[in-house]
Amino acid sequence: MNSSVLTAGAWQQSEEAVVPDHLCSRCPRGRFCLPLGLPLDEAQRLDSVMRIGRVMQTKQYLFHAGEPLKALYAVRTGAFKSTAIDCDGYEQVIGFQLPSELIGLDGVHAGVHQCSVSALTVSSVCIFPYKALMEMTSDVSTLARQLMRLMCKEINGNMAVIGDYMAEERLAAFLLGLAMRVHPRGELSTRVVLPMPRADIANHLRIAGETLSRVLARFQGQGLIELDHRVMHIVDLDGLEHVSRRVPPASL
Amino acid sequence: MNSSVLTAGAWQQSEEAVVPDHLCSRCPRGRFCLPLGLPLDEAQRLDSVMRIGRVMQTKQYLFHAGEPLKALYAVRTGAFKSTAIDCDGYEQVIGFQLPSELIGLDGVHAGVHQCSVSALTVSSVCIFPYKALMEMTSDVSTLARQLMRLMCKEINGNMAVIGDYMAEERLAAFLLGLAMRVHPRGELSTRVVLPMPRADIANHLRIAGETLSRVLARFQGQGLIELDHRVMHIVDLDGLEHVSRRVPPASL
DNA sequence: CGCTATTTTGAGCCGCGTCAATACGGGTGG
DNA sequence: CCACCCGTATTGACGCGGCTCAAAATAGCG
Repeated sequence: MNSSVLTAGAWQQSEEAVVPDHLCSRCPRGRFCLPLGLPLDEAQRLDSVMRIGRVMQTKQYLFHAGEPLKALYAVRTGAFKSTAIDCDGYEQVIGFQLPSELIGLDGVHAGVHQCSVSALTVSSVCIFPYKALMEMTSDVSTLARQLMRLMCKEINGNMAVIGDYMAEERLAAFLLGLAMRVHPRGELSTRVVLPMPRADIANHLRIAGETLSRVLARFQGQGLIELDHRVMHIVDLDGLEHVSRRVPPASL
Repeated sequence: MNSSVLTAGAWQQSEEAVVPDHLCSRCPRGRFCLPLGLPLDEAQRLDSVMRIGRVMQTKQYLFHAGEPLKALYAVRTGAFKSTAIDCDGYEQVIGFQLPSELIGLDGVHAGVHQCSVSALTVSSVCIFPYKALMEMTSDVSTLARQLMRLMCKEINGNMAVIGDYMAEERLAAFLLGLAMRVHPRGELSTRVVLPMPRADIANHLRIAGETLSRVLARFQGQGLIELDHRVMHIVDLDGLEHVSRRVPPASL
């Protein structure tokens, strides 16, 4: 039932996986996480609000759809997927969250989570209790704007996935998107470990698992990527980008 | 080149097409337009900002993509379509605007219009110069919130169209959506005049024109609707809703 | 009344989903 | 350490929805 330690370890591809201390203002990822763009004094106010969450096991849920929004979360290590139930009771993978990315914005509008979020590997998060966060935003307008931006980003990101592109375009865009997110907002990385099973990718891209498998094979045949189970190497970056050219960047 | 007066007349299906005066605070549609939810005194401040636009001819542009955002517009009479150019230079119909609906929100984020908007028939609009509007919002927080709501609505509305539904579901949802919008936020109307050519509908729903034609024919064969050129009667409302059941409501 | 734009109808093809069978791994118990 | 098992991933066969190409039928307009 649990994934092996090895798998989890493999996903921690960044050497700085261990954050030196537990303060936003000194977090090496802060540059690209919630504190993005905040002046130092405001970032320090985040420290007093933030809490470190307990380590989460594979398949463990951070929260379920329908629960009231208690906090926003930032991924420290590991990876998550967020899922919703469609009108036919079928599970839909809305998206994946990698280290430094924010979780929980889906609950801001209604005050209730629209998605369930669960860990794909052994993972950990930073916790920002929502109430305290909102009290900060009332007099820290930079933070309020940052939250707005992140919400818009989330919306845009989803837009890219649902457009009527073909399987190849969708998949190429997805792989490139992952590669760009591995090093938080740094350079695109050529080596990416996919933290999620094929079925989740297929569901998220709204293509059949078999189609995913075939397109992946085709990409390898064309020399665009090399793939060994969950480890991907991007061989022909330009080629991959060309395939995905019709899909909007979905980044911000 | 111009559409006939008859066509334009046919589209003015509401008897109250002529607005008694030129004030938001006394506009019969104000209940469902920009002033929605505003207390009377704030609605009256809108009056001083609003201007009446000149009558627009079919195919005439309200603004083009790339132009700076100068004003928001509310449709008084007629109908509009908004279009964008995709990365291959191909035109994409983003949406349609009916009387009482707002135009121009696409330019708020960047200060520059993302879409071009043109009249589908002889039409007219109310003009709200953006600068003046923003000056109002700074001390009329209700208006600010109303604008936010409208933006979210726009986003949600678009989401519904791009999902991976099949042609039947998309089309049924589109027709129902139109029927609900004809009488500004009143009851769904059984008789709807489609103000746009088939090609625009097809483009907007991202299906081929031929497919649109065929599905329309099928709907008639199934007794869901009756269609005479651009005049549609919804015969079996429940049936139509059933076909579209997988598509989210897209309304607010 | 002819001309052109729009809409409908028909034939054929292709992408992708479904069903089904097979291969691969990682984990367990002997 | 190996046999076994089950969940994940790949590969093949086939059908259907919807797109494309092509042509016929209307409708709007001069």
